[in-house]
Amino acid sequence: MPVIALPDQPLDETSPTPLYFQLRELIADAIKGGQCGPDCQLPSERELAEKYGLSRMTVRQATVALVSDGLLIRRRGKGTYVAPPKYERGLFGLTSFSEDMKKRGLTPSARIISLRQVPAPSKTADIMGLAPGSTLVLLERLRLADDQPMAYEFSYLSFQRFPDLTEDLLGAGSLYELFWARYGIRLSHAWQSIEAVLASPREAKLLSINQGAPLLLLERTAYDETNTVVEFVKSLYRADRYRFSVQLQQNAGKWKGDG
Amino acid sequence: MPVIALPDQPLDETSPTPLYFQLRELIADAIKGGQCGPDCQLPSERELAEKYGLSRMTVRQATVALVSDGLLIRRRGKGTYVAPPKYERGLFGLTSFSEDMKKRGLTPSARIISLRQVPAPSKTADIMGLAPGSTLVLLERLRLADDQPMAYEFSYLSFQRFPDLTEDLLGAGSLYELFWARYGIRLSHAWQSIEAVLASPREAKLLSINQGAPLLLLERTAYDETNTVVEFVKSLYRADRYRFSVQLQQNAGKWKGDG
DNA sequence: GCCATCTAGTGGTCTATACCTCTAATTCGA
DNA sequence: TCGAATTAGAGGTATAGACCACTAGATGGC
Repeated sequence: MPVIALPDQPLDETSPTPLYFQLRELIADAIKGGQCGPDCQLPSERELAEKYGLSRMTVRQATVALVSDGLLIRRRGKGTYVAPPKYERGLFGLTSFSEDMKKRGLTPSARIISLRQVPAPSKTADIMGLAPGSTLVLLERLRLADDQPMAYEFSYLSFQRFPDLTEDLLGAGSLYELFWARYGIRLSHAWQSIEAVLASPREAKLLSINQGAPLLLLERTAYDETNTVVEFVKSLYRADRYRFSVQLQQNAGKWKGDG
Repeated sequence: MPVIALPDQPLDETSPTPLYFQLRELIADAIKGGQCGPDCQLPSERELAEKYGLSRMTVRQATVALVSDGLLIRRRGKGTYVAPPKYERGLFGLTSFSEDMKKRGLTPSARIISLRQVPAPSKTADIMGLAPGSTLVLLERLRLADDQPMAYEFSYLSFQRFPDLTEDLLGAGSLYELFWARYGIRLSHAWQSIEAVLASPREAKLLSINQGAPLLLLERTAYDETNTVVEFVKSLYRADRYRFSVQLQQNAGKWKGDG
């Protein structure tokens, strides 16, 4: 039962950032650093208070927040521990196809069907908060899992924001990774709806299924931190290979799940 | 800008329930009571502390928790207010068909197809944590919205737990309301999966659609506070009338959504 | 050898106080 | 009359100390 290692440097008393918040980041970084896995123990509140010259209440303000973030677990009479990476927690929320497949133990890849500029359909323009007829980038891809067709995907992106997207840039990789690596965009939240539809002849052919086979239609509108729409995606998933799961909570409508 | 009214009776100092928790429930009940809508102001922390004979820190412990529950909003320099009922929040999580339809502006009802005892299929017994062959209550219902078929639903319940379920008890009402009213059971969380399937002849006839039409298959396993399975439900929703939506969050995998 | 008791250390609750920043209304001067 | 300064009151941060309930290991009696 190892104890997690925290930096010895004192906190910055002069910073406008509150002390409890500094400590919170410190601990969060140490956990995410991963040198100390689940069930790893945190120094006791009294030890932390002495180490950083804080009162115990201030230390608690940091650790309590981390507990509600799901990074720590408290056990009365025993101590505070790094939370185990629960299956339903943390990892997800807003995941890309690539992440999703990896979590399912499958190897994701993609075949680009087309990448071109299109005038925004009125419904799409409305969703993306653009003027009707604005130029959009339409990325049409076949998503594969273990080299078998899994989904047929249409991604609409603002041309103004992504004027230089090329097939080379995309490769077979994750669009979300590209957002971050090339454009510095981090997605913060999304709205997603799920419907059941039947495969058209074209969809059936691409997905290697029969015409009229059931498909899950996922529509996702993803936002960045400034609440601007980054992409609007329509994905058609093969129902025989894909199932969407969520965990529902009674309390405050907080959900934990996976797509 | 009215101020929310709180009971004048003092908290129970002798109770094993912590004072901050008592205050928290008090405020939560007052908000849920609904006599005071959004943007209604809470008495200041100092006022609450004096009113209930608490220190301000204890009052904060209650209000801070309510903020993270989404019931309150704090505005520095101004005050603490009842949170607006955000569309994506609170209302849901684990909702019954009846609640779900009401939120969509539809009137829910139900037609009982059958209510009988069956031996548990092995998969179902496994899911419900019972011995294979245990007796289950199978409730088969057609769910209507505005008197039009919306879903075809199979609910499996433990016979041991619900030995006296009758059609009269059920009426056309909500099963979840019955759980609470008659058995004192409150659901706490559930695991739900969503697939796309095609309508069989029987399903098509009951739902008034064509054979082979697309359906959303929702499977839900609902648990009570003791982590015991209360029910296992399979619902077939008409894809032309029903769409499932969720809001995804990047952060800690906390989801907010609606089915 | 076994079981009850003790004890050190943990998180859980609570108090009383202090000073900070922020907001908005009031006051006061030009 | 208008704008700047004051001020009251809100939440935000932080302290030091107290006692409680719980856990688990150590102690001690039988």
